[in-house]
Amino acid sequence: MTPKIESFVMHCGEMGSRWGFNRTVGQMIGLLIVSDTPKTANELADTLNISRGNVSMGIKELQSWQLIKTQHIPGDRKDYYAPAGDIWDLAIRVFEERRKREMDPTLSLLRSVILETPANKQEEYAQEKMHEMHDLLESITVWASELQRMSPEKLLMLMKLGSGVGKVLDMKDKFLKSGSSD
Amino acid sequence: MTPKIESFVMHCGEMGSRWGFNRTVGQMIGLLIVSDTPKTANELADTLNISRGNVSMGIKELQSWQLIKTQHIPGDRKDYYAPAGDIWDLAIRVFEERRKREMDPTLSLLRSVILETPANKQEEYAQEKMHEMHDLLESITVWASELQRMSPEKLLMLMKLGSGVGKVLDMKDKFLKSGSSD
DNA sequence: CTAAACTTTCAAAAATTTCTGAAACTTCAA
DNA sequence: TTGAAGTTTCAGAAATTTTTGAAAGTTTAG
Repeated sequence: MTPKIESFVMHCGEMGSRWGFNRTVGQMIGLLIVSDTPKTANELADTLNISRGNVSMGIKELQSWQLIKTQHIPGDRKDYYAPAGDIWDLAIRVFEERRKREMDPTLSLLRSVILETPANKQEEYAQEKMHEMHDLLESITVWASELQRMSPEKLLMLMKLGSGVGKVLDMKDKFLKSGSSD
Repeated sequence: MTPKIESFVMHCGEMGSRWGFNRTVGQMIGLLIVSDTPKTANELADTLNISRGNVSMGIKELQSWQLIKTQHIPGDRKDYYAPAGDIWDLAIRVFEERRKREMDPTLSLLRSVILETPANKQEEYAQEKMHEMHDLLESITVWASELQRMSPEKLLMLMKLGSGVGKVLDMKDKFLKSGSSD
């Protein structure tokens, strides 16, 4: 690893836990992203100076996130690993996987709690708040899944539009009022 | 705490680390959200069965996230704590604070690395990837900050529109082509 | 079938994070 | 100025997460 590549890979390790994995998993995906050729598990272990067993668990973790794919070289028994798509694909997968882990369990708990009848004023207030939280999480979930169905180009277009989207929304209203359908 | 409230608060504790804080901080904000009156640090410690010192650190943490505000009751020296806004405000603050912690450091590292001249083919490829990553993170950052400037009503409208936003984008193009200005 | 080449598993060690509680600190009424 | 009521700090204990490495497992060529 050259110094530039190393500083990027080590940074991915430090950020790993904030991004939802652990240090070595962060280093592994960082290294795979900037590598121009697929790498074997042993190469990862040697390059990153971590144990072979740790690499094996890291690979499993990255596969569960769908961030890497396995490749084979004819006449070679080893598994070679590479990122499962371009930067956009990876970002979208991390985003989606985190949404699942960070919001779905809460959504399901909230759903079950707000179904019950409040036993007193205090619970009534609590359930009201839980209801607000539920509605917000649900809106975000629906929105996220719809955004994911959009092509990267359209998404980029939307992002580049930025707050200008507010103006477009106003425009849509005007447009619809003057006779068009959905 | 009634059983329903307790199950919500304990859930917030379990999710705490996924949301970016630790268990007791998660429980604390959960409890404050569903409480119809502000709570003192001692009440939090007693209700959650955690040490007074831990509550003090948790309060500092929640203040650094700007998720709670301090209130006073006339003739009472104690500090009373309550959520710093409604569910939307809290969600927006968590989102923003996490963006800062999870993306800004990486953006700054990438910026410095891609400025340097690649020393060989391998580094050229790596820096290309880092450039892509940089551009994506920067687009997201700009977009997030613009979304934050929108009112909750407009944001909700945008979210409810869902993937229909694609159609609106197309419409905007048509509209602009037929003679209107930005 | 056997052995070589490779991968996975998992118990225990190491590292890290969280939590406690006693001591120090702050503030204010009297 | 004093002391009661309150808050914060922080070193060490407890809990949790990560990492190692040796043993077990798998696959395939011969």
